[in-house]
Amino acid sequence: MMNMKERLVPSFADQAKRIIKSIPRGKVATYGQIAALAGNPLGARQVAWVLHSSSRKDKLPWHRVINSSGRIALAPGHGYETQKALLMKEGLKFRKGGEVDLDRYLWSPRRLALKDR
DNA sequence: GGCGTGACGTCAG
DNA sequence: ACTGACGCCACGC
Repeated sequence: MMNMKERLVPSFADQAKRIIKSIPRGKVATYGQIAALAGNPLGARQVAWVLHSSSRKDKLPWHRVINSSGRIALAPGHGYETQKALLMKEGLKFRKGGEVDLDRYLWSPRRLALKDR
């Protein structure tokens, strides 16, 4: 039977996943940035929910998502170390305080930036 | 259809 | 720089 799961418009979660998958190696995106690109500028927490519930299942590059101050959101002992290691493996450098330089590593999606022309 | 969950963002102090 | 308070809301039960 028709199991009408399809939507006319992709769900926020689907958008967010697609965006996260397009973050290139060596770059990072913030929760708020992803939320805005997915159509909800105030949806940063929903992005966190998406990662929490789907990063494993959908093989998302979850480690490339950090908070707006350039810091890793996960707590030590709950993924912080793993995430930091993965980012360092991609060439990112951390300051003493544990943050990365967003001016340098923040991803700027070309495609959406040139949207209508 | 209400409610808890959540890896956030921002601002005041 | 750090902390607490508050706003935000999609999603799965």
